[in-house]
Amino acid sequence: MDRLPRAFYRRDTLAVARDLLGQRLVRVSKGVRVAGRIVEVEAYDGARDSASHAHRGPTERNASMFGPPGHAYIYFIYGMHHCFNVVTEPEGHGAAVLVRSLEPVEGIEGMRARRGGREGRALANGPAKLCYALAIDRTLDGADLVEGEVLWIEREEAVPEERVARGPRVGVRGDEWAVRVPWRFWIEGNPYVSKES
DNA sequence: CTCTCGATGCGCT
DNA sequence: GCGCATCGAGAGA
Repeated sequence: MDRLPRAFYRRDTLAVARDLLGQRLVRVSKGVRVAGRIVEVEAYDGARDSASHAHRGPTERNASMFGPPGHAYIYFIYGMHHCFNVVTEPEGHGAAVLVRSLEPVEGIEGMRARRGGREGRALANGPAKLCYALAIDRTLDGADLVEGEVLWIEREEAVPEERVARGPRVGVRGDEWAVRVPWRFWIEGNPYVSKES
């Protein structure tokens, strides 16, 4: 299957977020391939977005967000979880798309083992859950999704406009505009989305 | 089903 | 010190 090319990621963050729906996130760990269909994402655009980790400019932690597009930005949160993002826009911009939920497609037994025997939608219906299911952690921060051999995204059929839902992002606090802006995208009615509404 | 709360590391002020 | 782009257990309805 074809991987999404660099040019896919080097676009407006909202367009990348919307177009990531339906695409296949692939992880190869210890020679085993695991994959899921992206069913829920959120856009974070540093320049104008107080909720983005890039809002206050580059630091050691968020360096990947300011690097070239098509790489992973992975951060550690709440002292125990990881979240996976895709870097967007031209290098230096500081924006990314958080992948929030996957519909498991390949290697489901392996996901189940890493998720303590859980099944179905519980395997990857949340940003930290999918990182456990796909064995994603900070060692993959900065990984190249276009040229790399451990993590990438393959082209699938686009989700039609009438199946794309949007709304406010989950877990964002503080600045009122950032709390309300509808930069969360998901596939309408898909049972693997973290939460409806 | 819904709600509350504790866990736990670390970057930022 | 504070607070975080979260999760899962436990309680109650």
